[in-house]
Amino acid sequence: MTNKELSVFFKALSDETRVQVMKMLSTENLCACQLLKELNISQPTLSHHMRILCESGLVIANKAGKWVHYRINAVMFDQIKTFFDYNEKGNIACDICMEK
Amino acid sequence: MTNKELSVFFKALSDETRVQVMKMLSTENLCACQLLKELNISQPTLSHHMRILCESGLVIANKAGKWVHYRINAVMFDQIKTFFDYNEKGNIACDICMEK
DNA sequence: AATACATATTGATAATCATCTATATGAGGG
DNA sequence: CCCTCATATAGATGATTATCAATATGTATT
Repeated sequence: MTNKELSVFFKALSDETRVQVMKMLSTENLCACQLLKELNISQPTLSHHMRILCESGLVIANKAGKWVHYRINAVMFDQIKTFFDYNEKGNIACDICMEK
Repeated sequence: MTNKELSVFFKALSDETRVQVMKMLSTENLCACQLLKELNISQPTLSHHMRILCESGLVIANKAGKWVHYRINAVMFDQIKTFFDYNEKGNIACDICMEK
C-alpha cells in the first residue's frame, strides 16, 4: 500500500466518532438508524462520517430498501494491520550522525 | 484504548509525510537530518511532523548532543494493532430493521 | 567568546474538516 | 397518488491543519 492510500485509511479513522462506529461495527453489522441512536450527532453528520468510512474502503455499505447496512471490510482491515508489523531494533544512532 | 486515544494515533498517521516517516523508521532508527534528506519538505515542517508523531506516542525521540534520534514506540504499535483484530461476521441485517 | 550546525518555535496563510440547518431523494404502505 | 420514514446532499460556519520564511535555542568546535 502506498503512503497516500495508508494516509487515507488513517484519516478516516482520525475522528473520535468514526472510531466509535468502527468499534460498534466490529461487534455486529448495523444499519444507519441503529448507529444514529447510539451516537449523539445529527443524521446528516452520521451520513457524512459513513461516506468517509465507505469511500476509504474500511466499511462496506449495503442498501436494503429504505435502510443501509454497514459492515467492516475485513480484507482492508487485514492489509492495514500489516503496517503495524514491526520488530524492535536495538540501534539508536544513525549512520550520518556517527560519521561526524 | 479509548476512542479519543485511538483517534489521536490515527490522526498522527493521517498525513502522507508522516506515514512515510513511520515506514522509514520501521526499517531503521534515524535522526532528523537523515529524515530531512529524503523528504521534500522544509526543516520546520519536519520538526512539526515529528512533534505530532512524538506527542501521539507513536515515536520516541532521543536527544544526543546536537542531534535527535527517532525510533518507533513498539509498545504502542502492538496496542494499536489489536484494534484491527476482527473476525468477519455473516449477518448483514440488524435487529431494528428486521422488526419493522 | 565566536562561529557553525541541528533542531525548535513563531507567525502567517491557504486548505481541509466536523458540524449544523434546511432541503432533496427514494422506498414502502395505505 | 400521497404520506411517512430512512438516508443523502447542499450550503454555511467555526475550528483545525500543513506549510513556509524568519527567527530562536542549544550544542559542539576552534
